[in-house]
Amino acid sequence: MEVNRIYKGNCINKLTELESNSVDLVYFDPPFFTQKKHSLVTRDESKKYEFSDSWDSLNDYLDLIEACLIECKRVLKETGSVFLHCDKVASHYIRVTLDKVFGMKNFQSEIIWSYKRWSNSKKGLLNSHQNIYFYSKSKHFKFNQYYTNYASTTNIDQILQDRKKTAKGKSIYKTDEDGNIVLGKEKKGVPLSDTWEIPYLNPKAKERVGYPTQKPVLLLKEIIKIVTDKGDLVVDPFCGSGTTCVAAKSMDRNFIGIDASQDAVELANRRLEEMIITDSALLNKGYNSYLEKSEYEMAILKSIDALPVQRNSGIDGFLRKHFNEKPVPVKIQGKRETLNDAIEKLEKSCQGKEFELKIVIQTRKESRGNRLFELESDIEIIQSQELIIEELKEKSTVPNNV
Amino acid sequence: MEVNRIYKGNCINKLTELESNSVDLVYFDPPFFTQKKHSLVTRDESKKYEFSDSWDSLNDYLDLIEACLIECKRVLKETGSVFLHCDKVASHYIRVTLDKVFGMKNFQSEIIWSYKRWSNSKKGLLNSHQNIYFYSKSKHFKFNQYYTNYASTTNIDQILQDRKKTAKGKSIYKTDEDGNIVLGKEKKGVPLSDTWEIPYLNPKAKERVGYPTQKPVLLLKEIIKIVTDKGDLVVDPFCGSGTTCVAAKSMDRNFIGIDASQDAVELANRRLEEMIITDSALLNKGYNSYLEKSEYEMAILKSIDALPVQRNSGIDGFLRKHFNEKPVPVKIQGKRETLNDAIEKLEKSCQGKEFELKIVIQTRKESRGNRLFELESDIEIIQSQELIIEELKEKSTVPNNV
DNA sequence: ACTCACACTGAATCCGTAC
DNA sequence: AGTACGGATTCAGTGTGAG
Repeated sequence: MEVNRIYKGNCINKLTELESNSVDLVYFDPPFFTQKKHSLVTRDESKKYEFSDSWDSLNDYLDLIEACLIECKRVLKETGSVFLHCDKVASHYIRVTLDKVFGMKNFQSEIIWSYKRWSNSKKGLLNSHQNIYFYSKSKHFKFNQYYTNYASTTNIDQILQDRKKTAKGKSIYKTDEDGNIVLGKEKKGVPLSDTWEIPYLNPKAKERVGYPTQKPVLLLKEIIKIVTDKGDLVVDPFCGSGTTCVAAKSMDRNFIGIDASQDAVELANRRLEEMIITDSALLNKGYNSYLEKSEYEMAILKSIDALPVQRNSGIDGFLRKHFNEKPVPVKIQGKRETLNDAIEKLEKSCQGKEFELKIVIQTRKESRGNRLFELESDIEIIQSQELIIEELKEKSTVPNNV
Repeated sequence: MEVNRIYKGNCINKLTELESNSVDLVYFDPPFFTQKKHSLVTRDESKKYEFSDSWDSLNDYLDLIEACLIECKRVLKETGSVFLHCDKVASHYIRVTLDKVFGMKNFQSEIIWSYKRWSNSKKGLLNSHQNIYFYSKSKHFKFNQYYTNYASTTNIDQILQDRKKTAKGKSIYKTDEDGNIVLGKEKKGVPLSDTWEIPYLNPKAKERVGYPTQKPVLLLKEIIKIVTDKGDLVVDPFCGSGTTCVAAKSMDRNFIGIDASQDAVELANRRLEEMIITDSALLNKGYNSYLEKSEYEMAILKSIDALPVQRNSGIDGFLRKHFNEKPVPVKIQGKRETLNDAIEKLEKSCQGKEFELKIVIQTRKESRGNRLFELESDIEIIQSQELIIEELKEKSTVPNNV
């Protein structure tokens, strides 16, 4: 079976065609058991999408889920994981099935996806979260630990200083013989929590393509990030409008999507071609940023008050304030680019446009020979602060004449 | 059975003594299916509290839960509700039991109690929520709807304007015959959500009594608030250290507590006399009251791969990588600080700690006279990229000899 | 394969104290 | 007086190694 394609067909049949132990992540998002027929029209009302989630009984529904899960387990590598996203009405029954297929021991986390939502008139609490169950195939599952910032209540001594135990078992800050503070080892921050606050798709967002139960790309990117690496294979057996595939493609993972509906397959393919990812103000400001441009580049642009632009290899952003009534393009030297590459790319993107100031931000050290080249261009080169700090460190390491 | 008392005894036996249709709220917090023994000593080490979560099998455990729940249902009024607090490992089985006893129709909400918590060495996501299931005895359950503030991203028009449906079923803003906007009726805010962020009972809180698994009073107060009125009866069949009773008493509700352990009953009675409820800054003001850094400062820290740190005016963050095996503190010159202020603050915060490198990031231009001062300190000063760009602009504006 | 006891983790936050 | 900061405590914690 070819990767990076979306297949129309029955989920179990298509999964059967997949080789055993070949998949790194299955995102499993079955049609909800609500006994209702879903449908939605696109904004221009030209097309209607439909799927049926009206099984005769809960048991039939669960039998189908179980059969799918068994196939999912077969295709997963030993290091692979499944993320099952389900609706609140049947989630507990589905989890019982998960225990049956994967084993209670392989339950890793219940992820709570919480979001703010428009109120409804329901009596009771406003429903504003969904549950995602994370099971691994074995205890050797792949997991990319990543770290978030400390809480605002955490004080710095806590982070900085080492501790020791007194004879009485009290834990106190460590001091050396002279009574000086002993500093602790490198800290990484706080491990990612199992509750994720990610904005629900804004009803007007570009990303919205008129298909029921669409998930935000950011949610899928987060999942893909923690349990797969580049080049790994992600499978979504109920791919619907293809959000998982869009997320996987944007992160250089391979993907296979399956859906029973021809409409869904066509829609997903169109999305993959267009690759629209919401870039709304809300998402930018979000508690965490889960953006396409690397977070590092985004941070640099933000720190110089520049607006990021997407999908232009020569320009990463523009300063928000014009200079001499002209925009100021900014290019950040990429990880795999030489400084000259970066300059040339920016030059190329600027051709035919009259800018008064063009900026390249250098992110890596370069031999002097190459750097002379920069004089031929009117581009201004400034060093990234990280680079400046690197040089500071080198200077401090080689003792100067004090 | 007398109210406002705590009874020692088996949960089912004691519930049997209670009259049918007499209770407004049952807070049901059974031992979890953790298969572990929990013990904790009081701070003065005078008393050790223990209980065991060991069960022969999941079925035994669920049988016990079911028997208790049947009694709970009997004692509840038609307008009454049960809140069942359970753990991540067995929550789905418990909910299946709840469906069996109370009926799927009477499921009202899954409440997520989320919190920040100190971390540990777990592979995977950091566990930071617990689940509470809210089932009512009938559809006539009592519910005190209350409202929270709108999210900051909410469009003001959405709050103010009324809506109507078009012939095609789309929801649009309502206008009168002249096309003027029709303002809607008074809005109350957003109904209370089903995800509650309430701080975990802190290791240093005075509220702590040394009983394992003690809950914050605030969590119980929230539950009591939404489904009972003054004078109503609250029952906790596994009351432990008596948090529910303390919360109920503080809100003028009647209560009955039941626990099998004599130690727990005595402890709960003592708490009821003393009524210590922690009054924390975090509970009162929320996390926002601690937040000090702007997005701009956060972006600078991210761009140099530094961990942001709050609650210290002299240090804004640390480089993630140590230098000469020592942390590297970073201070960003504040909007209202001179460069000297910034340097002095950093110096002060570094007192007694041996750093190999200290960095101040200068964000504003300063007259030369002041800048000479920096030579007295071993702090390295680097200019923010924004500042470098400002200087570039000035250089470009004043024509040089080309 | 399992269980169990033991050692170890590490940040959140209330409180006390110094300014 | 109010604010700022330093200190210690906790594990509905987890991982590990012996039996």
